[in-house]
Amino acid sequence: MEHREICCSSEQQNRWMEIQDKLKKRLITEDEFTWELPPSLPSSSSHRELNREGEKKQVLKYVGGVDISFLKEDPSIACGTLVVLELESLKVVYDDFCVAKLDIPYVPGFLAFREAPILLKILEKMKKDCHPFYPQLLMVDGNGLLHPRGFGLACHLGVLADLPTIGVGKNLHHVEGLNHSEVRELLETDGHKESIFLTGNSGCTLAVAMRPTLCALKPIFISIGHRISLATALKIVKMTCNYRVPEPIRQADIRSREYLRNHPLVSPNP
DNA sequence: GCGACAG
DNA sequence: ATCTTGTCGC
Repeated sequence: MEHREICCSSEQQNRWMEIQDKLKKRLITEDEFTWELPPSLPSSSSHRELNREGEKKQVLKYVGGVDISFLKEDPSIACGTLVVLELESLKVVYDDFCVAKLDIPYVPGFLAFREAPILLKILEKMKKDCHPFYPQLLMVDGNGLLHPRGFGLACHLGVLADLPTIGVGKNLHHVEGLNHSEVRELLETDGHKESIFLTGNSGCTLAVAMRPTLCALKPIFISIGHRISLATALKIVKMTCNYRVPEPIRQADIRSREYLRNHPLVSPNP
């Protein structure tokens, strides 16, 4: 076979952009889910909303997190990981893994084409089994709306899995003029702020930069994935932050690495 | 033209 | 993403 550009040619990127534009038409950027947030204060009286059938709405209980780790010896070997945590206790109640060879490289702005397929596979397996802990919400290691075309991995996964998703970035993706020094200045205005809204050149609010713990100087970047508002996403992230990285993503990250350590030399799916 | 660029 | 030592603090 000749040495042709198969992975990240401009033609490939154009095709990827068309897919992103097409999927983006299905994106929902406001709260649209069947559950509700748990009461912030343990209130004695329950005033939960009723759904159309006059029943109590379900409360958000099972929060998923996804991440992928790679084999240092062969960076094309990936371990996709899904964890589900019980929101109240932040304990892991489910995890699953999938080791595979990824042929698509990481290209900034097109992370989903590399990582979404393996993650969708793990999600679909759990859904097919009608597992009782199937997540009501998914936190994604990567951005959502904070993306050159407003459709990062969290949006991509949310639309394809039809799940509410929140994007959590550990580094800033420089889009719409946003840059690290600007974020740092904003956070340090008026003493030190816990979080700030990030607005791009277009005037749209794209994300929130927040420091979940007092000691962490470096912020995380929260953006909308699918079927959720930024305000709600922020509340949920705050509920799950034992450390700088929210627990669902942190656990997915930890367990993903651990899985690769403990399962050496297994031949991945061809 | 040059640099920047989630994971 | 991954490679890496020590170091500071509870």
